[in-house]
Amino acid sequence: MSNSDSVETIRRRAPIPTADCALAQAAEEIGDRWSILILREAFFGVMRYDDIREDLGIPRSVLTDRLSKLVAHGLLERRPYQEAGDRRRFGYALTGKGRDLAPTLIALTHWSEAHILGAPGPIDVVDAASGRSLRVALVDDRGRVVDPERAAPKLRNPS
Amino acid sequence: MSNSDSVETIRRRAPIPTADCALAQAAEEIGDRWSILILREAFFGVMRYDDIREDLGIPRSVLTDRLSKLVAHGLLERRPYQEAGDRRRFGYALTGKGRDLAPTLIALTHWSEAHILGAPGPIDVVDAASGRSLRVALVDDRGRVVDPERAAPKLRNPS
DNA sequence: TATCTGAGTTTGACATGCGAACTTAGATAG
DNA sequence: CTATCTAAGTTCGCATGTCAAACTCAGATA
Repeated sequence: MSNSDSVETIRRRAPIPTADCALAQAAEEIGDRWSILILREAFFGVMRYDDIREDLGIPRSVLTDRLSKLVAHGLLERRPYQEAGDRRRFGYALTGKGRDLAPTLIALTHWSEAHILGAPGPIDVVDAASGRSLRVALVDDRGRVVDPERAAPKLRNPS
Repeated sequence: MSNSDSVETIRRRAPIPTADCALAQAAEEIGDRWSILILREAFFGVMRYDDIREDLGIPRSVLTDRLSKLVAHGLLERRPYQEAGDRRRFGYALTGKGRDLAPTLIALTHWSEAHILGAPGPIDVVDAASGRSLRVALVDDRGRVVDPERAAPKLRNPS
């Protein structure tokens, strides 16, 4: 460890196979452009097929496919709604599993503002109660905020 | 707001167009299955073409394409390395922009462990200094942890 | 000169994505 | 009671993307 510059360890294999990896599983469920954008619509409360379609410019066939996959994976649920003097229709709403993606999407948004947009962006995430701006951080088991540079992966059961 | 059940506001349009949305831009850069998995390899320190390929089972043509896009977007950099008695080759390493995705990927991993795996998963993220387990949380401007359910989007400049 | 190895490129079959046109069901108008 | 309208899909034909396998290339070793 004395001769090289700042090269980190060159590892030849990932410490765990892709099949066991939580991240890989997650990528299967939401790792595509449209699914992420559809979830964004859901977080904003846009829940109708044609509204989502017009906001995103997504082809109908693809929207139908992605909605059914998101429902099958339990991120969205198909729920009826009815407007005055109209027949009952179906819209799509976040489930608990879907809502729990919020910190991930907020982190991704902040990253994009910092590294792609280069500016704070039009949406601020605030504490609904206090109105204070929120950001995503790593905290330890005592609730202390830790610099992300200090985070390291560690095998849990090296049995 | 008295007759309906827990239906949230049905919004007809997203508050900002997709083109201005940080999340949409981010989805362009990393919103595909393979890019996320390649970044996972990079975080583990796997930086060589054939190593990544074998870990992921990704076709060569696709790997070449994704690596060049990740480099073009500034998430990875192509850097030379040399092993004893071998010619110099090139590998791929995270840039600062790439490393700053850590909180997003950690959040996504924790979400997957909670909602897909249903168990803590083989990797634990710890503070390299203290060894304490880390999790992703929303904190306000005074460093206080806030329940994600209380987070709400708010337009920054309703000019 | 022949062989090996890491890092690609090429190729041709197959799958997915796309926009436009078509379908369906129930509410309203004539 | 037929005709129209609207939201939510399906279907269709073409373009683009993905895949596995074969081929290329360059420098080190035998």
